[in-house]
Amino acid sequence: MEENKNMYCYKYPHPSVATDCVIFGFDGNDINVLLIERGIEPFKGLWAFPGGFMRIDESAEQCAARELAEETSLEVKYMEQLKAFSAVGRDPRERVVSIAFYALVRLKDVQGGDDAARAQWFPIHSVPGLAFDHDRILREATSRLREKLCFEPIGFDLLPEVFTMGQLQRLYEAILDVSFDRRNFAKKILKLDLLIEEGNRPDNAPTRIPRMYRFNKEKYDELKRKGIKLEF
Amino acid sequence: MEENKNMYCYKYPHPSVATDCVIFGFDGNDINVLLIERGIEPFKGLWAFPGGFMRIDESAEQCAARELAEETSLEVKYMEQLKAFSAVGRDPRERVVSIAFYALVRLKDVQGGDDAARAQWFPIHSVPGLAFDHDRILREATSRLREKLCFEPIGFDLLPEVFTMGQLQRLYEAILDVSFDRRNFAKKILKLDLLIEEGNRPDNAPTRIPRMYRFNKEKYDELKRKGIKLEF
DNA sequence: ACAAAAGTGTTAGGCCTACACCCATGA
DNA sequence: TCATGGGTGTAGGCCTAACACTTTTGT
Repeated sequence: MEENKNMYCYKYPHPSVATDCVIFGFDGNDINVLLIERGIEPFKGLWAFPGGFMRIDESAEQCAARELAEETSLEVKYMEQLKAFSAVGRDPRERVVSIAFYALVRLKDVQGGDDAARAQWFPIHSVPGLAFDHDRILREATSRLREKLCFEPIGFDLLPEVFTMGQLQRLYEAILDVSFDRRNFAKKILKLDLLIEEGNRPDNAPTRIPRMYRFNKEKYDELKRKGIKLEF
Repeated sequence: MEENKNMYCYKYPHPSVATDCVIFGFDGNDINVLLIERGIEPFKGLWAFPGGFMRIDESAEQCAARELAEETSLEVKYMEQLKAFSAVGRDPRERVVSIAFYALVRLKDVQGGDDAARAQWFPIHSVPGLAFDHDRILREATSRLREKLCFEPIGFDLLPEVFTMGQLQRLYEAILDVSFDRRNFAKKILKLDLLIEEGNRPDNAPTRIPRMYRFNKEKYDELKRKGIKLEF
């Protein structure tokens, strides 16, 4: 690599590398994704995932977190890599390889950040036409989310700290696009033994007042350390 | 992007993009991976996965297939993307983002290609020290292989067309690193109803002669089209 | 002779599914 | 008063795991 008139020069052409972030949220009924309206060409006016070009001194993971924070003021604990998208024509300007990530957040966490850009949540079944190959990225991310939910209790990242069994069930139903019997669902979840009952609901509480639970993260981390695989 | 003295110049530094191929084979007892001995620095003399730099006019998938063929004469039907590796210092020469792929092949398929390069199969538990961050790539690929085997009957790509239940069981045991009861394993596999019994084993065949099976790919493809998920 | 591989069937326990009625609340 | 959401328990079916003996062949 040589520098030349403040340019970075290479013997062979190099693609650009970018990241895209698929951020999932749950509004109590539907899975939502966070999109940004593009202010510049190409695809000006269309919606796209937050993301941007990777700097030479950062990893793709760092890039994704930085771009997400810049564009949406969202700080996400953990983003997981989906995969790289590298079709030749996926960006009309130049050759861009994009490494896509996905993360789950509590919807309320981002409400304050919406002013940072034209960022907006869309229910996953009402997503508008997307820029670039982001439709495809969304499809693959959704499918990965679904698979992952069957093996790891990631759903709790989408709910408030304290939640009811009904909320949890609606979340699972929204992601997996199925419906469960209420009683069987509760039995199955409780059998995992990863929920802590929260507060002290009196025995004589009126039935309309639901039990509250929180996720037992410590216990889950311990199980994971021991390499135990759980399955929903 | 400008050309300058046959150089490709950009306003910002661009990383190189490369691919690496983790090729799994099964020798009847162990899972093996195909490695290439590096003939040049860096890491000269160490072993690494086949792979190389992506050209500007090909996708990562095309690049992986091309590099694999060039270095090992292997033609693989289908490679699946593992993920991109992008840590800043992963290549000492320059910034390289590598997109890793994995594939499963029948071991015999490659015996003729070994002369194409210093390519060699290594049992997965006797892999030598690897160049770059390929140890990590191997760990992630192995773990992905294991997960995938639980959901899709990918194991058959590693066996001959026609195989015995014992071979299939050894394969599952090698990948998942567990052991199964012979009778329960056969029941579980046969219940998937994806095996065709091959040839006509006479009823009075000596017990030492095992039944032969082949994978019913047509039926599996049909199930997959219908979106039925099977689980082992 | 012995070790290795393959054929064969049963049982008990756990898990999953389906399913009905009551109570409290808010519209 | 009606719809909604939540609390609760059981019975049947399916799957899984555990488990032993016999035959044949190669060493």
